[in-house]
Amino acid sequence: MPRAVRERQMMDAAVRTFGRRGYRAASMDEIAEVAGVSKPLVYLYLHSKEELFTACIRREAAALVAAVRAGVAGSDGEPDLPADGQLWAGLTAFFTHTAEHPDGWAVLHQQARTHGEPFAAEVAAMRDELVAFVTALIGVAARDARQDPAFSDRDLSALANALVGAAESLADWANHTPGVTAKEAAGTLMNFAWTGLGGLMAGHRWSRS
Amino acid sequence: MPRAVRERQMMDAAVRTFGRRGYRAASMDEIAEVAGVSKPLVYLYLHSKEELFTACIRREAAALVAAVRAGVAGSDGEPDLPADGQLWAGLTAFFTHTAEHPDGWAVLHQQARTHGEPFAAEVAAMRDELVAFVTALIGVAARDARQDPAFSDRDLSALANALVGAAESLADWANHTPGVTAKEAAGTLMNFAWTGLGGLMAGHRWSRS
Amino acid sequence: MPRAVRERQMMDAAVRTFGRRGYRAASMDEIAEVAGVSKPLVYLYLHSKEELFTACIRREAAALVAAVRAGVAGSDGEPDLPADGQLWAGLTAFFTHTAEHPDGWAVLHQQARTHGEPFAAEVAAMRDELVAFVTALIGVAARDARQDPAFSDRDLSALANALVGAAESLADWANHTPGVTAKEAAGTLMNFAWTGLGGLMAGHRWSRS
Amino acid sequence: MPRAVRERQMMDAAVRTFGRRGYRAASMDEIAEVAGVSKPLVYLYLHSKEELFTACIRREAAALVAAVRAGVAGSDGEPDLPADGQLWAGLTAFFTHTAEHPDGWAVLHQQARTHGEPFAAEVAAMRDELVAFVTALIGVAARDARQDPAFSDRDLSALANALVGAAESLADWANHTPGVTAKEAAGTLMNFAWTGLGGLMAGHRWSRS
DNA sequence: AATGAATGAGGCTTCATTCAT
DNA sequence: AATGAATGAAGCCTCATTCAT
Repeated sequence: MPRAVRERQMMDAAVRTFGRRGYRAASMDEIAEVAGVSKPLVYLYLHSKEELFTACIRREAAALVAAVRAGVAGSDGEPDLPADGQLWAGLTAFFTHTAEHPDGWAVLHQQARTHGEPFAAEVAAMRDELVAFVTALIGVAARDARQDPAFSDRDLSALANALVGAAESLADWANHTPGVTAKEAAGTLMNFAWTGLGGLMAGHRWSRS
Repeated sequence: MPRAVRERQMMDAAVRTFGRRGYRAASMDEIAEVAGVSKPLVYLYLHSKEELFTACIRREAAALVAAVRAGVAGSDGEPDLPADGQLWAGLTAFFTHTAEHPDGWAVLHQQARTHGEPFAAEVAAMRDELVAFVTALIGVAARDARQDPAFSDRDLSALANALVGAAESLADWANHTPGVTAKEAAGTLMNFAWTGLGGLMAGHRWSRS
Repeated sequence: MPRAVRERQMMDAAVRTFGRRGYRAASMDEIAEVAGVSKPLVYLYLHSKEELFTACIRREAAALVAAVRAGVAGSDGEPDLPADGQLWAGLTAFFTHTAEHPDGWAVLHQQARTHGEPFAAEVAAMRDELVAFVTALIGVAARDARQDPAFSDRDLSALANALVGAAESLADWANHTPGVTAKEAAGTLMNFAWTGLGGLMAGHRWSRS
Repeated sequence: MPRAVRERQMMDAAVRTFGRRGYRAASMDEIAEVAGVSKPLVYLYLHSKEELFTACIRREAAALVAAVRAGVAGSDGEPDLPADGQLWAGLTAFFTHTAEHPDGWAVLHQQARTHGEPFAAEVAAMRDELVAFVTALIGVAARDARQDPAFSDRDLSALANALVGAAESLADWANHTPGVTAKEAAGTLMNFAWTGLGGLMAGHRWSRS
C-alpha cells in the first residue's frame, strides 16, 4: 500500500484517538491498532507522538480554516457579500464542519489547548486567524456606522473574542444536543450577535442602574 | 498538624499541579512534593489520583459558584436586583474569581473537560448550574417583554450557552492579556449581550438579505 | 533494607553485567534481576543507565587507583621507597587488584573506552593519573642518571604510555591464562622494563643496521 | 554495478560505522545509508549484522597482518633481516597501518574485543599471530644469547604479550596525539624494548632491593 | 500523624530482519 | 541487480500504588 494512503489512515486514527482520549491518555499502541498497522510503521512515517499530534493539529486546523474560507467566499473565490452575510456564511460553515468532524474539533478545541506550549501555540495561531477575520468584519460594520463613542482596537478584539468563544461553546452544545443543526446554531448566534452589534453601533450601552 | 490543614495543603498543591500540567502529566510525586508531604500521606487522606482530581474539581467548582452567588446576592443573602443588575454582578464576580484563581479555573475549564467521563460530568454539572442561572435571568426579561415571536426553552438555553461560552472565552482572554480587569471584561460582555438581548426582546431578528 | 546497602548491591550487579555484556548489551532488566531488586528501584536510586554506568566507572576507577596508591605507600601513608621499589609495589598492587576484580577491570579497560565520550573521558582521567605516576617515577630515574641525550617530556610520556599499555595487556593475559600470579606478571614486566629503562638511562639506543 | 564493488562499499561503510559507534550502537540503517544502498541489499550480500561484523573483523585483521608481513619481508617475499631489523620493520608497518586505517583499527582493538565470544575469538586469532611472530623473534635472540637463566616458553610468551600490548597502547596514543609519526612511535618502542631485551639476554634481572 | 522502601504495569521508541515486486 | 513497505521483539523509563514501621 502506498505511503500516502497509509499516512492518511494513521492520521485519521490519531485524530480519532487523540480527540477521544486526550494526548496523554492516547497510546501509540491504540493509534496503530485503530489504523490497522504495526507501531513501528507509525514511527517510520510520523516519527514520534509529539510530531504526530502536531501533524494532527495542523491538518485539522487547516481543514477548519479552509471550510470557513470556502463558506465565506463567493463562487469566484472572492468574498462578495456584505459583512453580515459573510458572518452568517462563516458561522454556518464553521458549525457544519465541527459537526461533521467532531474528533478533529475535539483535538483542536479541547486537547491541543490543554497540553502545553508546543501544541497550544499551534492552535492559537489558527484561532487568531478566525478572531482576526471576525475583528475585520465588525470593524467594517463599526466604520460604516462611524458614531460616538468609537471602538478602540482592543474593544473590537474583545468583542471578537467573545463572539468566537460563543461560537465554540455553541459548537460543543450542538455536538452534544441531539437534533441541533448547523443552521440553527448559526441562526441563534447571528440573531443575538448582529442585533447586539447593531445596538452597539447605534450607540447603545449598558450602564449600572 | 491537624488533618484539615494538611488536606488543604494537598488540595492546593494538587489544583496547582493539575492546572498547570494536566491530569495525566501531573504525577502524585510532584503533588506530594509541592504539598511538602510524603506520598503515602496523600494516599492516606485522598485515596487515589482519581479521587483527588475529583475532589479538586468539586472544591473549585463550589468556590466558583459560591463566588458568583455571593456577587449576585444582596446583603441579606437574597438577590434583590433587577435581571440586568444580577447579570452584571454575576459576571463581575465570575471574572474576578477566575482571575484570582487561575489554576482552579484551568482545572475546571481545561483539564476536567478533557479527561473522560467521570470528570467531565462533574464539571458539566457546575456549568449547567451557571447556564440555568443565566437562562432564568433572560427568561425573566423575555417574560417581561412578552412579545412575538416568543422564545422556546431551547432558544433560551442556546442563548444562555452562547453567553456562558463567551464569558469563558473572555476569562481566558483576560487571564492571558496583561492589564485587563474583571470590570472591563464584564463591561464588554454586558454591553454586547444586554444590548443584543434587548433587541431580541424587542422583536428584532437577523435574516438573510 | 537501608538504601546504602541496596545501592551497593545494584552497583555490584551493574559492574558485573556491564563488564561481561558491554554497555549496550547489558539490559537494565538483567541488572535489576542480578541485583535481586525490581527495575524501578534501580531507577529510583541510580536515575538512568548512563548515570549508572558512569557511577560504576567512577567507583571502579577510584578503587583501582586507591589499591595502587595503598600498594606504593609505606606504613605511614607516604611512599618511602626508591623509584624502582615504588614501581614494583605499584605493579604488584595493580595486577592483584585487576585479578581480584575482573569485572571491574573489564568495565574500565574494555567497556568504558568503547562507548563514547562521556564514558571514555571518565576513564581517561583515571588512566592519566596512572600514566602521570609512572612518568614521575621514570622522570626521577632519568634525572638521577642525568646523561646525554636527555629525555624530553614527550619521550617520557610516550615511554610511560608504553609501560602502562604493557601492564594493561599483561593484566588481560594474566586474567585469561590459568595459574599466572600477580607477582609473576609484575616480575615479568619489571625485569623487562627496569632493565630497558636502565639501559636507556645509560645512554643505550637502538638504531637501524 | 558489479557485486564485488557493491560489497566493498558496504564493508567500508560498516567498518566506519562499527569503528565509530560500536557494534550495538551501529544500526544496519545507518550502514546502508553510509554505503548508499538499500537495506535489503546489505542483507542480500552480507546476510546478517553478525556476519557483517565478522566479515569486517576478518578483512581488517587480514589487512593488518598483511601490512606487517609486507613490512617485514624483503623484496623476494622472504624476511632476510636480523631479528631486530624485522621487529623494527614490523612495528613501523604496524603503526603506519593503524594510523592510516583508524576505523579498522578501532574495530579490531576496541569493538571486536568487547562484544562477546564470536567476535573476540576472531580478533584473538589475529593477535595470537602477531604475538607468535614476536615470540619467535625474541626466541631467536634468546637462543643466540643462550645464557643463564634461560627463558621458558611462558616467559617468552609473557614478554611478547607485554610488547604487543605496549605497541597497541602506543598506536592509540599516536592516533590521538597530533604530530606523532609512525616512525617516532616505532622508535620509542624499539629503543625501550630492544634495550630491555638486550639486558635480559645478557642476564640482567631486577630484584627487590 | 507520618514516611522510607519497594514494585506491577504500561508507555515511547528503536532495531534487525523479511516480503513482494 | 535492487528496493519500498512492513513488523516482532525488546529496551529505557515513569507512574500509581502499597507495606512495614
